[in-house]
Amino acid sequence: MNSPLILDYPVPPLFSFKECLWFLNRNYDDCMHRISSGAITKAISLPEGDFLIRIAEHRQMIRMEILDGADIENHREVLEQYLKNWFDLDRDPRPLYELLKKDPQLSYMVTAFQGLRLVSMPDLFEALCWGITGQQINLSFAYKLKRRLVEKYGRSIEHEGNVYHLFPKPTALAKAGITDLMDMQFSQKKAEYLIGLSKAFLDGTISEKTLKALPSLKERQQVLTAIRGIGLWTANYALMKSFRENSCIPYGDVGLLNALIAHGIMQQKTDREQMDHFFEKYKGWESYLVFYLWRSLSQPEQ
DNA sequence: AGCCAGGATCATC
DNA sequence: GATGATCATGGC
Repeated sequence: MNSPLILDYPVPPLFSFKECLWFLNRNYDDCMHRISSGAITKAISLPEGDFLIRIAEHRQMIRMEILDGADIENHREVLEQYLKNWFDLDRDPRPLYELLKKDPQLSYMVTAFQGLRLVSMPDLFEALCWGITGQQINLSFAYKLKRRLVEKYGRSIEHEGNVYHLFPKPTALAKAGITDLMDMQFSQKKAEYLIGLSKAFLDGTISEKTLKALPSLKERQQVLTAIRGIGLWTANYALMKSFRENSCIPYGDVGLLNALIAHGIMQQKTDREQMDHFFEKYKGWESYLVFYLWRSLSQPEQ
């Protein structure tokens, strides 16, 4: 094929590609991207078509190479927008850092995690499926389940001997049978949830467009939690990761609770009032704080 | 070996 | 509206 299209984007202030890459390259085997020698390669599906993109840092720029895809030249803008959404590049984290500096237990994060952005999962359906998959199981197992699902029901792009997966579409997943997913070791309920969610996307019960059009976070949470298998945790997780909503607290999240206990901020796991009280100080930055707290879990002693 | 995992639902009180 | 059982299996 032709030489790839290259888009350079200036590194925004207080952005660390290394930190973001670190997050994507934690100790899990995530089938949705591949990281090697400082670059991340990922297949993405947009209304304009499927593309294979590679992101790396290059001379003070964030460089995106479009390795595969049709009519690339005419899709510069949407591809650049994807990049900006994925790494939340337009965010100015300084207000968060000012709040963190006032917090004795968390002020270290400003330097320790400086430049980390809330790495998103732009596809709402994917974020919801991933949330359901990860309910109440350890992450290692959850990533295994995701891989099985993706390899069976998703399309993929091959490039230089590697396979890059696209997350399955609702149409593909809606055709799956409960037992098909159970054979992959999904529980029966999760199989039902995933197939039900796929059908809800197909019949228009839910769509990214209508959900985004709702005026408040609360209404978006209500629409999502009305779907079987989606509780407040999953709704908040998906809204945080997909829409990059600012004020999503995934109540009940084991990782979040463990992080708050490890920092001496909470003592018991069940005290929602105490949790709300803590987050009061971080109005508008709740999601980011959660993300940073998750980040703290993977690093011993800060 | 046994408890816990980036929860949600349903029954029951 | 609050609690308890249930889910399925891996990881440590």
